[in-house]
Amino acid sequence: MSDFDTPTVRADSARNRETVLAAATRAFLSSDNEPSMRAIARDAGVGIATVYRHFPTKESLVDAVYEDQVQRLTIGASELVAKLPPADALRAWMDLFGSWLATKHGMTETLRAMIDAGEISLTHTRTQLLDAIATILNAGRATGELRPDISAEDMAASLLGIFGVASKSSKGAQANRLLDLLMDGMKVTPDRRVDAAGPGSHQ
Amino acid sequence: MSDFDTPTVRADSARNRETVLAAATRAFLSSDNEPSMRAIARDAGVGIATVYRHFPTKESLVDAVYEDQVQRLTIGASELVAKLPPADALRAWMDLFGSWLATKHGMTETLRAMIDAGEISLTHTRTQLLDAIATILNAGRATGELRPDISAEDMAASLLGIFGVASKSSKGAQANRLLDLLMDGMKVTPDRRVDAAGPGSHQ
DNA sequence: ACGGAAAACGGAGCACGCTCCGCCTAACCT
DNA sequence: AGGTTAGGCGGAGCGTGCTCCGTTTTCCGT
Repeated sequence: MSDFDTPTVRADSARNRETVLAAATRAFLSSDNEPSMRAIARDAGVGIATVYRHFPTKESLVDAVYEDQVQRLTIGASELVAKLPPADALRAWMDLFGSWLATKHGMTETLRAMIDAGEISLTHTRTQLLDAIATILNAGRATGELRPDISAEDMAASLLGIFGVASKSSKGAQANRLLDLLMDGMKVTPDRRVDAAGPGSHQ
Repeated sequence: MSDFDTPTVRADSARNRETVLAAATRAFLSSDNEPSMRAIARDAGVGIATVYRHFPTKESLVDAVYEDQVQRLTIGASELVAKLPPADALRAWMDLFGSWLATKHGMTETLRAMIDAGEISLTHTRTQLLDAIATILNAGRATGELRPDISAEDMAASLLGIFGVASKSSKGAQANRLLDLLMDGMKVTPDRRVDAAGPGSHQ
């Protein structure tokens, strides 16, 4: 309750920030090729400088949109787990994750650049994503529906791998097949019990 | 001796190509930050379009300069091996390689981009470079001065690693230490014999 | 309620890589 | 030697990410 509670955030500033973020999200989602900062500014109805004031580089804009979307995915995980059996929730969330990634190839180029250009605040979003997955995985462990030896990291890696390979331009069918395969592996069925120390027939 | 011998290469074209290449080399060598294509064109005394006609992208220009320089390095290796003991020749060539790389950080950014942007005609220059190293390494094997179990690929990887880490802005001392360390490992001395099947105390 | 300061605004402008196009010149052919 | 033509030439111009700066808006103290 100190003075720091009101660092004098001007109303127009906050409003514009949100407007730009919304426009950017829209632009990234609907674009075939990467939208320019000018296009986003025009779409938001603000000047280019305003965009840059709130997001000093294009990468930071992409990052902000990305993080925002990740947060929505996190909420989605909670909702799915609340109303579906864990296995179904996981499969549904995979689609959520996939369509999110797929419709978002408008920024993959910049994202790619950010990733191997070194550090990206990916650590944070990554944590959120892993938490979302863990939420579903833990529910599955509790009911015994899902094998307990696969971590959220494993899951995330598998999904990124699958969509990285199979999401290029209308390979949705392949992605679905791979996701089903992954789900098959995740399910604990009567004829296949999975515990910490398995029979070890291989590996 | 068919018509193909004279594909009608215009004199001005060939002349300009060389002029641009020379100007580009000069620019890359002496620049702190990457020179622009315009700057290179101005420096060469030609129009920007002429630069682009001979080198359709900046990357291709960088590649051309790079390859040209690599060829000079190759020649340098032969010369060193002809007049120095293999170990000294190797160490001297390392410096050659290093100063070449160091003075050339005017293009490292573009090079980096080319490398992880996928394919680069690096294969060719790479081969030449490896041949140059192999020349020295083979001489060392013949005299027994250098351990025979390190390939040219190993050597190249080590050097690139060292200069990649230690060549950033006046870390010459560190680079030298690492190079000496590498050389120490390469030398076959009385107290340390190296052959195909070593004592295997570790690994 | 209002006036002034502080901060956000818009857009002109910069340098970049790269392209398009009208002129010009080098190389062939009689 | 002179004419014709293919091709090279220069530079204006496009779209990009990003910055500078004069103008406008919001907020706070009176």
